Amino acid sequence: MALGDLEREVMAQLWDAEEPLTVRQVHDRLSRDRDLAYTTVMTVLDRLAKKGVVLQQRADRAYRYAPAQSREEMTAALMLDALSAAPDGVRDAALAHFVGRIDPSALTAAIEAARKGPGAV
Amino acid sequence: MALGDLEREVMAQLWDAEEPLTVRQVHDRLSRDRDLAYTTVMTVLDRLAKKGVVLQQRADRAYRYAPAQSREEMTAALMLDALSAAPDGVRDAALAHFVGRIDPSALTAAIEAARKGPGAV
DNA sequence: CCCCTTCTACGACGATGCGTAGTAGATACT
DNA sequence: AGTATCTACTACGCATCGTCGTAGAAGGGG
Repeated sequence: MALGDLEREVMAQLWDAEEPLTVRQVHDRLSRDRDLAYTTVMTVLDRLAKKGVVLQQRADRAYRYAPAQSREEMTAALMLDALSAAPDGVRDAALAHFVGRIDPSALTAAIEAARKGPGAV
Repeated sequence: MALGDLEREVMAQLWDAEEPLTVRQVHDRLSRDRDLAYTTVMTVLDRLAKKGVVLQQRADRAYRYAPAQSREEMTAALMLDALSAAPDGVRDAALAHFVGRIDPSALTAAIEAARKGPGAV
C-alpha cells in the first residue's frame, strides 16, 4: 500500500507517539511545521484507516488512531513486497544485490537480532 | 519510481529479451496475452524513457528500448528505497525484521554471492 | 434551555499518474 | 503514387491524494 507525502507525515506522528492520538493531537503536532486544516488531517486519518494502516478506536467522543504495524514491520513488509515483485529466478540475485549494498556490520547485527527472536530489537 | 501494471508488464518483456526491443516487438509479445493498441505500447515506453527506467536509442528508423537497470538492480534499489524511508534509528530494527522474514539459506547464499563480488550471481 | 465548541460524516475540487488510444506527419518500400 | 511503419502530440476517463467546506450530532457553560 503506497502512501502519499502527507499520509507519511501523519504516520510518522503516530509512530512517534507511542500512544493512540486523536485528530486534534495529530493536527496540533503537524501544525508546528505546516498550516493544515483540521479536516484535512481528519480526511487523511480516515483514508489511512480505510487502507488498514491505522486502527481507529473510540475513546470518549473522539476517535483515537494508532498504527496497525510498527514502523519496523511496515518497512520490512515494503522491502519484502519489492523483493516479491521479481519473478522466482531473479529473487536470489536481487537479494545478493541488496546485500551487497548495505553496511555489512548492520547486516550481521540484523541477523543476530533476528536470530535472537522476532521483535527483539 | 513506482510503476503501473502495464508499465511493469512492458519492463518484464524488456528484461526477458536480453536485447533492446522496438515498440513493435514489445507490442507483438504483449499481444500474445492482451489486446493492446500499438500506440498504447508506444506511450508506455515513452513514459518509461522519460522516467529514466528504460533507455531509448535510435537504430534504423525505429527506436530500440532497453532497461536502464537489470531486474536485480532495480529490485534491490526498491528494497533500499523502502529501507531508507525509515528514519535512522529504525533502520536496524527494520532490517532485522526483514531478515527474520526471508529464507535463511537464501540469505546466506546471497551474502556469499555478494561477497564474491557484485554482479556475480 | 440556548449557545459555543468539538467531533464526525460526507462531499467536493484540482492536480497528477496511468491505461488507453486516435490523429498527424515523416519516411520508406513497392 | 499508394501503402505500411514509425514517431510526435493530444486526449479522455479513472483513481489517488492533498486540501478543505458544510452539515449535523453531542456535550459544557451561562
